[in-house]
Order: sequence, then structure tokens, then C-alpha cells
Amino acid sequence: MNSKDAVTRLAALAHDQRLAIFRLLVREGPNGLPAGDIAGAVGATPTGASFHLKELDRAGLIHATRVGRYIRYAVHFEGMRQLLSFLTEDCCQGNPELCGSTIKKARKLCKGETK
Amino acid sequence: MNSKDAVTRLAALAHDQRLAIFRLLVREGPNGLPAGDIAGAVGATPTGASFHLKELDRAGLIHATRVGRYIRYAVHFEGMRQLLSFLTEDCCQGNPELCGSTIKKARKLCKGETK
DNA sequence: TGCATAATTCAATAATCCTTGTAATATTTG
DNA sequence: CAAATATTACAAGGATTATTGAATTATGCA
Repeated sequence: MNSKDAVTRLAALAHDQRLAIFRLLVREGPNGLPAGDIAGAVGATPTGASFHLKELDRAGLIHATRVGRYIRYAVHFEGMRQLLSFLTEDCCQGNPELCGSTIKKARKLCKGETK
Repeated sequence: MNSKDAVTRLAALAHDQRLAIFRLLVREGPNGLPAGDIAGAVGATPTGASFHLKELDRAGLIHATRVGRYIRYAVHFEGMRQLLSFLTEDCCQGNPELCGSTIKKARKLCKGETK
């Protein structure tokens, strides 16, 4: 993971509809959803959704799989992990207690605790 | 944490120099660094650094403290945690094993493991 | 007070990204 | 093969963001 790729991924997420798409797919898990359902869920036009999905794909945050006449999109979890790691790398020079274990707290959310 | 704030934070990080500044301050911990040192470390002009620091501040990712004639910037760890949580919220509908516990893996980095 | 240092503000140009509609491609079904 | 559905590709505009240099504010020190 280098800085350039991280910026690409962050820029991909730094958009209201794309962030909504990403979070929807994070919730959805490995099976993902077809493009049309995604467009409907976030209130995007088909053209708009396609554009945004392509951005997220290009960035390495999601991936597409054709299933019949549908194209399903799902989160690329390894790409997501790489980004989170890059942001928190070497936090507090290895003394996470200094920041109140920011990451440890954030992690809980992956277990469905909503705050 | 709402979507609008998250987009603001992600957009703040989606820039080469700002990401470098943020990661530098993550490593540095709660004491932070003065603006001049930050500019030098990431190869920014004073004007450029000031602009980017203000963006990160406005987004709620860092905060400024005047110390004599220096202004020290440090990561706002709670703001960072909110963002990470927002990105991973309700991951895999509460079954993180489905994505290989993306967050659990990412978390290790906060302990200084450089992988 | 006067000078040096630290950092910011302002203004103008350049670059990038978002949005929308229309046309095109791929696939299933009759 | 023809029609219908799902999705993508292309092009043009309008809006937002980055960059630069010069001028400005704030602080410390002789």
C-alpha cells in the first residue's frame, strides 16, 4: 500500500453516494448486490451509479462479478483492510495507550455494536 | 457521525500532502508537531502547509494549539476513531468472520506491527 | 521600540471532478 | 431472430478544489 493508492481510495470514498454505496456493501458482506439494487438503495440514476461503482472498483475497494444479466458488486475486504492499516500505521510510535487505543475502539463496530 | 462529516474527513485525507501530514501526526502521538516542522517533513511550502492543516482541522481530524510563537498540530484521535467506525459499521451484518475480520487485522497496526 | 521568526490570509490562475442525457453493449426470454 | 432488461460508455457543462506569491498578523527577544 503506497500513498498514491491510499489517496485514490480515500477520494473514491469522499463522495456522498459512493460512501453510501460502500457502507451498504460493507453491511451486505461477500455476496454483494447487483448494480440496480445499489442504485435504488442510494437514490442514484443508473448512469450515476455506474460511474460511482466504476470509481470504487478502480480504486480497489469493491469488485464486480457478472451473474446472468446482472452485475453484482461486493466489497474488496483486503483493499479495505489495507487502507485502514495505512491510516493507523505505527500509531503513537507503538504506544496505542497514548491515543486511548483508537483502533481497538473502532474495531468493536465490526461486531455489529452500533456505537 | 453522519455521512456529510465523513465525506468531509475523507476528502481532507484524499490528498497526497494532507495524508502525509496526517500519518506523520498519527505516528507522532498526542504532542504533535509545530506547523513548520510538518511543512518541512512533507515538503510543503509554508502557505501550502497552512492551507492543508486548516483543511484537516476544519474536518475534525487534527487540532491546533499555540505554544509561544509556534502552533502545534496533533491528531484528534476521537475524530479519527469516529471515521474508522463509520466506515466499518455493521460489517457483514455482524458476522465479521465473513470478511476475515478485516478490522481485527487492521487493528494490529496500532501496535506498531509494520506489515 | 524595532527586528526576526512562525504562521496565516488573500487573490488569481490552473486543474480536477460531478452531473446529465443520449447512445451503445451484453444477456435473457419469447 | 427480435424484444426487453441491466448496465456501461461517451461528451459537455458547471462547480469545486489546488497552487502560487505577496502581504499580514502574532510572538519573542535585544
